[in-house]
Amino acid sequence: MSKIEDVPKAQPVRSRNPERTRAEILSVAVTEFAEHGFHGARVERITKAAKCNARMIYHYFGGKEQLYLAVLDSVYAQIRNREAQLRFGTADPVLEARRLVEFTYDYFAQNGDFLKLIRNENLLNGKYIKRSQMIRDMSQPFITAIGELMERGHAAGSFSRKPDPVQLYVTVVALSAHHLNNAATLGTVVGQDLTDPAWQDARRDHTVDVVLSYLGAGTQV
Amino acid sequence: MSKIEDVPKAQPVRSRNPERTRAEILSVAVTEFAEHGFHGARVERITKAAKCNARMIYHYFGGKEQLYLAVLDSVYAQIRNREAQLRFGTADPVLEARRLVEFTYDYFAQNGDFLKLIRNENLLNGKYIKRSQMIRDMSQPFITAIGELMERGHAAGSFSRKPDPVQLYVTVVALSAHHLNNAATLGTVVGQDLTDPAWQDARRDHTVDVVLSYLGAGTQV
DNA sequence: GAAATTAGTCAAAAAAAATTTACTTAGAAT
DNA sequence: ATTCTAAGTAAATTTTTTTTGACTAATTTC
Repeated sequence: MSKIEDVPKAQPVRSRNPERTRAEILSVAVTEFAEHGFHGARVERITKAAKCNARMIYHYFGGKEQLYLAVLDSVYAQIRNREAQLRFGTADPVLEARRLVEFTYDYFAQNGDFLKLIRNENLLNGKYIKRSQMIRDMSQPFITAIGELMERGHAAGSFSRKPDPVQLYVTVVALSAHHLNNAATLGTVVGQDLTDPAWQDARRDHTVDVVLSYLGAGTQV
Repeated sequence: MSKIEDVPKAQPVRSRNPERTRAEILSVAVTEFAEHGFHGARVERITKAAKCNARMIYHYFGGKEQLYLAVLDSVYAQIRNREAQLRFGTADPVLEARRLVEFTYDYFAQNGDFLKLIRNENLLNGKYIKRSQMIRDMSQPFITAIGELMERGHAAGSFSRKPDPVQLYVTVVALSAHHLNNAATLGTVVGQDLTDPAWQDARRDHTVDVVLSYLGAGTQV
């Protein structure tokens, strides 16, 4: 009679596909790190969601830390590419300023993982972003473009002020992001559901109003 | 000859003091949870900083989770108490609005742990804040007071708008908090040190300008 | 001043996570 | 067709972190 140990286990026999597996791990990791932060993220959850073996994370990325770094690079590359498409041309400066605000607001609203990853990276005091020269370089052009828009709008008399581009950028980002970053606590505190689409639409209008009225651009009546 | 085991260990013999020990653990835990978030916080680091034994955390609080909850309650209670002192009286509405902005900005700037804890709590999707009825109740009065100020300022002709108090509150908080919450990533991206006191002073002026000009209150020339 | 209580110590156990070892085999390369 | 590389699996093992059990003694209470 044959021994039990001789019977080979019925293995699922997964077909091989390096690109797919690597991409799947990265994509799942974006969500896991966004949702739980670096320390809260679990290697095991990633493998389950990516339907692969934990060994693969070490095979493709080297470890949890390196995987996190890959995630960070990937989401920053994505937003900077989108920003680069948004050229402030020669149209009415007020309209261009409105585009700037609406683009930023909408990108954050539609790409939830981005802000969540940033939030966690700041919890870690920027430990990993500081290592990425790429992220640093990619961001300069956008600030510069805002500066030029401010100059032009002021020179043309469309804006009554000419604010520091960095301050304006921080303000646009703050108004577009804070309610998303803090939906849970702010929502509890003010007794409203900040994740409600209607609420967010109202927030969008308000954000545009605040920025344009600050620029002295006189919004719609 | 006497056996080595018979020699009693030289024990440091710490004097007892329940209040002090409990308060010390809580105070140290505020910093630890603020700095590392719930998952990043280490029980061991807390005990070292509080110069006590890990057993004491379980003795006084029950566990890591309950300690975190105690921390959250404590920092919210503190800010709400400060807000309550800030009564918007009958003075010029523009001045009162300025006080509102400056109070919020300064509180965040001076109480770094508060925003850091909030940031982490939002990472956890408000898991713990939702359990605290106290925090919910304490926050309503401040929003109400802002609403009254908006009414009064508009009626008196000091403000050209009468914004939704919640939107205005979120805006003031966003402008005061975002650069602190995201100092690491924003600083890297814009190539400036947002923790620099001079930078933060400029930010304070900018924040006041943005809010007052939005209210149509006409700032200093 | 004896008994009861509980603050505090020590060291180990339990639990939770990350990482690695050892092996198998699909598919590319020759 | 055969060989070789690396994609993939399974099962420990190591490492890290939280939690508990058993004991000691300082202070309070009666």
